[in-house]
Amino acid sequence: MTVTIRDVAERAGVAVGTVSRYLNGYQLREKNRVKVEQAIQELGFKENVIAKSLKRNRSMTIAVVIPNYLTLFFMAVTKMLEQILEGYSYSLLLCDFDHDPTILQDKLRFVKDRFVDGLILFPSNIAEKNLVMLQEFLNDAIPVVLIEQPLPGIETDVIMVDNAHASFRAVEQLILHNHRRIALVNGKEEVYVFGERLRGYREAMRTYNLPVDEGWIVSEWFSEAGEYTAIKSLFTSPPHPTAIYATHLHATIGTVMALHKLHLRIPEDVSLIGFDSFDMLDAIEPPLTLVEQPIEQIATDAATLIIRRIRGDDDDFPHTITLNTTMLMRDSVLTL
Amino acid sequence: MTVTIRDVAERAGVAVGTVSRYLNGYQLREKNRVKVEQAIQELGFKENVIAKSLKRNRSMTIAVVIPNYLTLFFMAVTKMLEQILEGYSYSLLLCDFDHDPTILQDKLRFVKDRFVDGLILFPSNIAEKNLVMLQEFLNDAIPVVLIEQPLPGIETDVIMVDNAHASFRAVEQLILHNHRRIALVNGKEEVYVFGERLRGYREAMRTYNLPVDEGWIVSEWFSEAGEYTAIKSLFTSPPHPTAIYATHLHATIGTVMALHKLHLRIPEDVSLIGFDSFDMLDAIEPPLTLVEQPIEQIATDAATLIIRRIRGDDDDFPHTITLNTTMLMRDSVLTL
DNA sequence: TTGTAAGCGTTATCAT
DNA sequence: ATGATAACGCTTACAA
Repeated sequence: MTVTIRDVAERAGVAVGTVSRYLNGYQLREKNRVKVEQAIQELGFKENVIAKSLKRNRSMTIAVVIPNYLTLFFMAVTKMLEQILEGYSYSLLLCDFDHDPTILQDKLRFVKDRFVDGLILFPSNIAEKNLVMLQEFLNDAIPVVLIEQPLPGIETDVIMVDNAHASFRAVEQLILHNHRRIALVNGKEEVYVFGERLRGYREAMRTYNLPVDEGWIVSEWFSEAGEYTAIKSLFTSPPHPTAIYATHLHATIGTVMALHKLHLRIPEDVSLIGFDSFDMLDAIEPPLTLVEQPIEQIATDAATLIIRRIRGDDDDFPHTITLNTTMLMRDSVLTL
Repeated sequence: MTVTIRDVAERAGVAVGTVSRYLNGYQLREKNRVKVEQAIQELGFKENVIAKSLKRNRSMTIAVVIPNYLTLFFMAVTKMLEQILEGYSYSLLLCDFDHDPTILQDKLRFVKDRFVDGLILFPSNIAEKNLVMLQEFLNDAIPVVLIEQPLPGIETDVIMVDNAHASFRAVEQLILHNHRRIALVNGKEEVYVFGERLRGYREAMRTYNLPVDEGWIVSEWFSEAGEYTAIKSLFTSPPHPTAIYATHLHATIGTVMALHKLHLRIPEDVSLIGFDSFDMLDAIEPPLTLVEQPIEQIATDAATLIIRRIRGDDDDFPHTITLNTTMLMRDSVLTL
């Protein structure tokens, strides 16, 4: 039923080794090359990736483990990763761990048992046991590339953006437009990137000698329905903030909705800088000024690096690449 | 380095076959069972999925091919699929084809060459060559389960929701609240589900003897920036619609934003029923009345069915399961 | 450059 | 119930 390398060899009148070599890009005597190619054509031969994997001890699969399938940033990077890595004949074994260290542990175990050739991980929320497991990957010489953040005690490659600096520049932008009372709508601070984004906010305020009212710092998920209340409270007792910096996509949408409900116009009543740029934001009026992450670059760097590591090129190991965000300047910031 | 079934056998003082049988759940003599378990423990043996795959001619991988990673509905179903299928020790080989038949063709080829044991496909936009390729899967006895829609000439299992009926009920709901002028914000009609949703709208209007102004039917993606203009035009020359039915998540968000920009209140000025329920909608005031798809059920049915097919249970083949949507009644519909 | 054959880690057949 | 052994489809020395 299935046609193997042996069938091809027989048909072409050469040895199996010759066919194998042909398939792996070795030079054949011209006459043999033609015969092999013809036999492959005629028999409709497809090489068996699994047999190859067993023999070469490579699964040609890379695990991509992300905190949540429903977060567009993660999926946008994954989309690029898939595109690039498929070009190198790698499959992705994608896993969602729901920001849960216990599930993460399962997934890491799962992918390790599937003999993945490398691991690309977006860490998010991590427990000690996860670190131990990650170290196991490294000890077994399975390359690990972290995206978004380093991990304590894990010596490996990291691709990240400078979140603190991104925040600094966003807040600075507001300050340069003469805003002094700037609120922050952030994610949970325990998550590394949100801690960094908060830090950048504080640094900018400090640099420009602006006081920070702790009441201006909101860090709830709007899905927990607390965000509207929190944003509302920003505007109950004067002096109100004149600008808001929202540090992720959901926060951005939530803030827009909350301001709408409060009958506050953007930017006439409140200026806004949001984070991440996805097409659903295009529906918002006015076009928002946004911090954009270099999604393609993140994916390209991660893919390139893991391929290099898999191929045994450990030249610059461990390598941390810190990328810059860009500001998409549009119409949601008013000069006071 | 790697410990194999042979090492275990040796350590336990039994034959490799015995260990293999143990691993596959066969009964062992009590004494041997203990010895084998002990040996496995002591050596830290992990079975090699790849060798197993080669021998059994099963990759323990199921392809899940979806039109776009950035559409929450697809990812929500995928999330559930992963959860369920991992319970059966299957990996997912996930692919995004960007609603592009040519890319789809590549992906189908790719997953077929990886010897997946089954295929779960959300068809979306399909070309003739894709149908041929799908037939190849079926001819090679690789089970295919379609989600969202059947495909002409492809005799296989389908899990879908009754989109026309969902629309009918949503529009009927508006009509029962005394709305007569109801606009539709839909996706491109060439896509099966949007064709169906449009059909349900027309049927409801016809059933209640209401005229349909073709100008009320909008079918652009808001990301193409046309939606705002389209929705605005609904309200330029009277008589205006008093209600809008938006048939997908992006349309729902886009409509809310457009109404906001037009200073039209929900539901005082315009009633709205949206489609799909994701947490970003929680930020919207008032809580929207929504059509909800049974995401868990879709995933469960698809997973169960493909597992059954892989196991050779073809009892009811081909089987089409049509699920019902539910209406989440909230505060965005006003009784006139 | 090519042929031969061993072996990757399993499963499964056939005896016992 | 278990042991011995031949595959599964491929890669890779080693020899020629």
